Amino acid sequence: MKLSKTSEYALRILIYMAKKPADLYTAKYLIEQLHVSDKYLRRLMTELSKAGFIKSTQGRDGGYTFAKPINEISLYDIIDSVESMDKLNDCVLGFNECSCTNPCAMHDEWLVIRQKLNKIFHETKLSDLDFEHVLRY
Amino acid sequence: MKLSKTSEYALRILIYMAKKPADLYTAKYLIEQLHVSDKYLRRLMTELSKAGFIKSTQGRDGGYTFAKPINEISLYDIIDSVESMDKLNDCVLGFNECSCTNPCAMHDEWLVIRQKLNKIFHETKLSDLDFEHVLRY
DNA sequence: AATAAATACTACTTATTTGTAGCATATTAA
DNA sequence: TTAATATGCTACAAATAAGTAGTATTTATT
Ligand code: SF4
Ligand code: SF4
Repeated sequence: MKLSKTSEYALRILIYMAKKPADLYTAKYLIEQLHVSDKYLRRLMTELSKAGFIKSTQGRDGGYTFAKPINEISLYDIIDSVESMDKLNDCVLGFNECSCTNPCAMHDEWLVIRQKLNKIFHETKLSDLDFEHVLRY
Repeated sequence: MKLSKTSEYALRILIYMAKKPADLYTAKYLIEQLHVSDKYLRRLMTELSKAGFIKSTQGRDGGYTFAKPINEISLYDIIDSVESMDKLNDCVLGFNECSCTNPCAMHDEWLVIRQKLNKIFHETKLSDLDFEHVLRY
């Protein structure tokens, strides 16, 4: 019952960048600040670029910066881009076909949970986070 | 963002048994009904026994039956016994030390989510599930 | 044009989770 | 007391996720 490491990294990186959303960040700098393994972070940055959250500039003086306003990036979008958020909406019991007319015993309970989860992950944008009291990333 | 396979199996098995909570179920029968791999189910049953949800009777005419009333078994307890539910309460960002006086940027958002999740998983007992419309397990 | 500083790509290694096989142990009943 | 029918245990195998290494490519500065 958790996010994957990859999602954690993606969130930490983008949240860190969201503090000063107009800046350009190099991989090297992010690695130092966030203590994420070099190659893993770089691979992830490429994924996040392809997903459209950030854009990369190659070559000297290059780096990463946001590709769109951070109030348009939800936590849902971030997680969904690196591990499928469908998993959250998939059946808890691992059935691959389900409908409300063909439910299992957990249906009602799970529906409530997943609706709330979806709502909060969807509604929370990078810009909504509280950076005032932040002491760590 | 999901439960482990093992949790799924644990839930499916116990929910299936909860439909007729006084019955004795053999591993063989559960395997047939739930289409879970033989050895994996048996190993899991032993875990669930040790966790105190069910008790096993060895030997001929043996099997598994509930060790306590099903209104005392929450979904939280079940999942927590096979994969740590602590993971849910751990930091989303993978930090291993956190307190409310030392928060990160996601703190406020995540707190709301995890409180709701905890509440619903804790409050839902096996006996609360809707078996009326159940067509599958 | 050469150099420095950055990202992009491909293949490999390690760790974790999931699944399998085989044998040991326990209990009942003929 | 032996056969049948259960569960219990230990070690191994396969699949997936996480992390690492090395090389290629891009671009501004000199
Ligand atoms: S109704 Fe049951 S089978 Fe369908 S998604 Fe919900 S938990 Fe899964
Ligand atoms: S405050 Fe931040 S670091 Fe602490 S648990 Fe919440 S998300 Fe994790």
